[in-house]
Amino acid sequence: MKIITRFAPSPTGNVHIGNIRVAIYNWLFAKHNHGNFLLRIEDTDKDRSTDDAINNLFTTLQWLNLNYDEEPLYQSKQESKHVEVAEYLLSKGCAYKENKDNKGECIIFKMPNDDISFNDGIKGRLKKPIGDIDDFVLVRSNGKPVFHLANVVDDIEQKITHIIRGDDHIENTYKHIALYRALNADIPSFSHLPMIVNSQGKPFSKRDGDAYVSDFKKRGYLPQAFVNYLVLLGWSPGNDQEIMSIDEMINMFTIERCQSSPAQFDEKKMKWMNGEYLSKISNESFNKEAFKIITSLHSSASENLVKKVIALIRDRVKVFEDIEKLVNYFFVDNIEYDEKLIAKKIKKEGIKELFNYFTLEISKIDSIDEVSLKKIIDDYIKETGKSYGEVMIPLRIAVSGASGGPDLIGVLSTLGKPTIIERINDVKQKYLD
RNA sequence: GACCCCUUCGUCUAGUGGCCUAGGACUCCAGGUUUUCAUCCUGGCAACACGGGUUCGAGUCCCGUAGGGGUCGCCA
Repeated sequence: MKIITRFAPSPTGNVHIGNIRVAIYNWLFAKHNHGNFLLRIEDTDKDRSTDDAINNLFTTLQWLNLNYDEEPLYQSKQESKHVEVAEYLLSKGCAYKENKDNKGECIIFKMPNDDISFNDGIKGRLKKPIGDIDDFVLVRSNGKPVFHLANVVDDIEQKITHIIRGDDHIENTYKHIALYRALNADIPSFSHLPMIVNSQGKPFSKRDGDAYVSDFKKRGYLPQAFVNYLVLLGWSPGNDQEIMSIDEMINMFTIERCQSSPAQFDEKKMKWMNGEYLSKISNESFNKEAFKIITSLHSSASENLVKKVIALIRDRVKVFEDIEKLVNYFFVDNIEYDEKLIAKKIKKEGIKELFNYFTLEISKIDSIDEVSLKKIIDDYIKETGKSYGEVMIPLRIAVSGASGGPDLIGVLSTLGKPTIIERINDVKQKYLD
């Protein structure tokens, strides 16, 4: 039997990390079993479904390289089929018509007089006694089919063998199984994934603006890193391996190894993982992306300068969004100084002399290259007996405003003589006179 | 409220009755390397929710308690 899974989102907003993780697991499961992964767009709620959301869905799947087999099925196009099935159920005596709450006549499914149980791939045996689940609406009084009907009919039509979805669907599963039985269809295997929770341990809702896949894309996460992190949120291969290729994931992925308890999303770890992936991409692709970011931020910057800066920051970027802060002082005229830092490292004995010496020496040389820069600093150390830290930290703060950053000699030679002198003089004037 | 689900370091997890003095990773801290910063290396802190059983032996099985979560729509 060919294994078929599906991702069946309703396009009512941007794709959320919780949804996409479900998609990833379905995809991985299908690939692992040499099956098919189908996409079905459940757009029956016309009030809430939007084209933007559908586009966002396609963009997201494409970005993450989650390719699906066959053409996507739009549920709204299945409407007449769904109603037909409801009529069939009616004729079979499995459903009845009723005017509930005076809203007009709707078709209601009659829950059978049986206990219903199923073996969930993740939660184990789950059961409900007779009478625990109420009859439910199949077709609204306006003639539109309801989720349960549409979902089951389409799953049957698409021959879905394994349904992997969020555990908020557990209660629905009993209804769905009753429907499968009434329709005499093979019941697929169900697996219910726990949810992803936010840093407060609370469920991520679609309203959590910071959990959209598209936001992580915008901020410069790499798709492979994003998938790798997400796949580990609620699943593990059983050994200590964390960084893994898509092929390795496919090889190792099984439902049995999925966690049955909720997982907390931890951006620090995702960022670390992104850094691991980023350190492995080619200079060429890193430079291309970094160049794009910097030039869009500082449009008047010279190409040459941008390139130098990129080389300087290359290995301290964990996510592309880091670049903005990392490079700012290379491109703006006025940099800001942190008062605390100034008080701690600049307003001290000997700093003024250091600055005087440095600006004087630097003004004497023509070309400001790394060798001469290093010599100036070395000479000063020899003369005064100070440590490198005592010399380099104040200089760094004066020219960049920060206590940390790329190699100082590199920073200085990239900044250039006029800027260095100007910034040091500014600091002197502001804080040391 | 009813029904259901979940519970190992702060976080993600390994663990399927003896290999657990509970392992790995992220974070954090300390030391080393880097004459600055970052990287890197080494080390450290840190958990079986609680209470009862079952068993020669329990993180692992059973029951209960507590806490967290889900579902109870003519939404999906």
